[in-house]
Amino acid sequence: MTAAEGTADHDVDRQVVDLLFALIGTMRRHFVASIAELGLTPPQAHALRRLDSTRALPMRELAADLMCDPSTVTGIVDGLEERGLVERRPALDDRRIKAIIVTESGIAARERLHELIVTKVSPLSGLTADERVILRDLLAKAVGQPV
Amino acid sequence: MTAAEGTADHDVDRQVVDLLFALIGTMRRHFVASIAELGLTPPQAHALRRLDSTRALPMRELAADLMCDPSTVTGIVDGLEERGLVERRPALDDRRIKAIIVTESGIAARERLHELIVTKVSPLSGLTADERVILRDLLAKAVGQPV
DNA sequence: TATTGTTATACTCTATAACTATA
DNA sequence: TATAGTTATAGAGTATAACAATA
Repeated sequence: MTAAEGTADHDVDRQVVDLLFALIGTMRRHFVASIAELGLTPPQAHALRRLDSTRALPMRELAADLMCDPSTVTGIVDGLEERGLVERRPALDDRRIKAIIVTESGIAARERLHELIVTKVSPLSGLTADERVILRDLLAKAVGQPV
Repeated sequence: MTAAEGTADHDVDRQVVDLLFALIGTMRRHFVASIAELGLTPPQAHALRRLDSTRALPMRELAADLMCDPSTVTGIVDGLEERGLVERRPALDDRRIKAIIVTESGIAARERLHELIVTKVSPLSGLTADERVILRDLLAKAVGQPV
């Protein structure tokens, strides 16, 4: 490798890092603005995004998905339940476990949330269909998650 | 466009969104772990990353860069100053303005911070040089910032 | 009067530890 | 005893409003 190439690589790294931080910043701002329309706080919106309407999810698994403490999930689910978006259901075989199910209204809110994320929060609207595929493959390789 | 293509596009969008959130989550975890080595809190690290060693930056401009309130910057700069990484300098022409300069030790910490971000925080290490260029160009277009 | 930066204060989000109810 | 979830509490990070110094 020549010195010029080394410098060029370094510049690209710096640019990617700056772009990633810029991306995270703009996504956060658009996320907060978008969920205000749904009356959700950021942790509530993240939890709703993670919940699967085809499967009741124990509190503990939701905490693992959100990478936070179970005690934090209690308050988040309290808020979603007050808004009628989810319900706690004690598991039949082990009544210690409370599984979270998404209500009809919760499913609608989650769909609307995803629509807002694609159109306003994520940078997808600036890219063509082909570019989105390339971005997906690059991100999958970078994050280490096969698509 | 056929129905099959429409569905495929929708899937790609969902995948990109999931990957972006996964990316943000892993970057945050690696960021917090990396800056612990430098004895910096997340807001302190973000501020240090933003500061330019060639130009004294007024508190107010730093607040704008960090997209937060000036009152928040006071505490962040207090911490950086206690660690000897920056200094406040009243501007000569307008003594209301306190400009932030990065000390020698602050410059070293910032360089080390960038090294950690490239090698441990950002997903760059998973990509080849060619892929980094493609990612840079896609992110630049997506974020709307020409490189 | 207007502006820069600071202080006092309150709010949100989070984790830790102690608690309960089940197992 | 061990585990799922909750409660009480404390800490970090942030913004709003009132303030001092300077313009």
